[in-house]
Amino acid sequence: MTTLKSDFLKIMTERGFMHQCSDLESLDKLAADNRVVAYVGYDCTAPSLHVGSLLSIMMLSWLQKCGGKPIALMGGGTTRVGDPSGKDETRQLRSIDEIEKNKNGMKQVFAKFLAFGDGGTDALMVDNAEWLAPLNYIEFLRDVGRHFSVNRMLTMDSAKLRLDREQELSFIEFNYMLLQAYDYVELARRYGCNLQMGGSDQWGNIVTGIDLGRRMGLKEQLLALTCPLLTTASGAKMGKTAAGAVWLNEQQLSAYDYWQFWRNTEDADVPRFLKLFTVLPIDEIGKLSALGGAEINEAKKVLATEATALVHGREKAEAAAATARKTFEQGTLASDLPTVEISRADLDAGLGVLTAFVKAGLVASNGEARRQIQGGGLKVNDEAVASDKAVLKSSDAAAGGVIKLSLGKKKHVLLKPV
RNA sequence: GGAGAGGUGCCCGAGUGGCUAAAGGGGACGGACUGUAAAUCCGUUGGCUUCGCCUACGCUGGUUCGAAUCCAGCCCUCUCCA
Repeated sequence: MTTLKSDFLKIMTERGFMHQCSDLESLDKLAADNRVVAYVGYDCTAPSLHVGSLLSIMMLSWLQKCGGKPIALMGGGTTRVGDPSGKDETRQLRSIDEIEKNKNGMKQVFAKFLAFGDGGTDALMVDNAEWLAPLNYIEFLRDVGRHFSVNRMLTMDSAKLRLDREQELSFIEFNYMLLQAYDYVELARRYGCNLQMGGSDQWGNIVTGIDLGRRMGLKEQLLALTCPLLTTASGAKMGKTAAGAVWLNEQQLSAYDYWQFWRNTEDADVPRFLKLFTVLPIDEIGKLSALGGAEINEAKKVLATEATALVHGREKAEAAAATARKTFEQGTLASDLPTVEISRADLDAGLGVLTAFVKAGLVASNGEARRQIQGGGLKVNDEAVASDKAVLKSSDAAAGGVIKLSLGKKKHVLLKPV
């Protein structure tokens, strides 16, 4: 392997972002000259981004720090079609309204990682609906469609997977690849974009775009850079918890819960995650990674706080760390645990435990609460609930006027009478 | 359009008239052990006003004392043929 000259690629390699690159030497040269304009595309299928997208957001962020120009492409147009890559089932089509709403939620996240503006290395946010929506079918077929070979498209992973498993691949999805390829060309023309990054599952789509660029007569060589698809050391997909996806927007997931997500990282993942999801210097990460046994918990706390600081800000990250310290290490009541308000009148009248836990959102139904009580999983003010007939009263409110409800050892909610 | 196969709980998958809220596995959650880790072991895994009731095996009807299981029609998926 050649020695890298650019800071950007050095960081990418050293921190584990690098998976595949179409032309490492050219990219290194561009990056060293600060001439990289890179984009990553994001689906607008959900109201927020989640940790699955974090890797590519970090790449954009590093690029900007190293003197490149990042573009966050919102798939306002492509989401109306649906990417079949890595999905073994047809995606549900989203309504246009929903897509717009989702787009707005995602913007908040990018603002945390990238500096936007009109200057040289300022980040841009564009929506591919801008050029995809007004497309004329006949023209598109003549200008773009003729450069695609169906024979070759069928051999690409995204289509092959479905075909091999004999699952339906609808025509609309089959077209996704053309649209993404066209995006790349359009961004190259409009903004001089010369690099597309993404997860390794995007490789096929990206190189198809490179190919299209050449066929459509772009002068500059387009490049591809992908990062590995992330799984935990035990093979599970990243970013799913009991409650669902790990969202980056605070409305979907509180800073405290986000901190907890990282705090609960498996030992084996700690060094890797420190490199990918924090901006700590490598030698510091080296020291933290050297910690063994129970000491690795210190590294996990650093990981949690640093990762949370990137998304929610330093202050909230420290607050989450403090809350966790009080709750888990000192066993005291932290008043800023997630809190649910209940009416004082209800409480005075006597609130059934089952209802209380359902209201707190710790369990989905009375039945589940009953089962958890049988298994010894529910606690009120750190005392196991003995019977499903137990009733909470105002006198249960501890110091601070709140009642602490817990599911298992890790999930706590405060009930606050108002 | 013709011939066949199939649609079961979060997922995979057994079940072919009562013993079925539905085997088994995965996942998830809880407990034990720990370090808010992993691995392991144990438990739980439809809802409710829970010694009972209600809703559930693609949809709608039917047969039967009784249906996920039998019959009819419809919808959807897959395979082969045209």
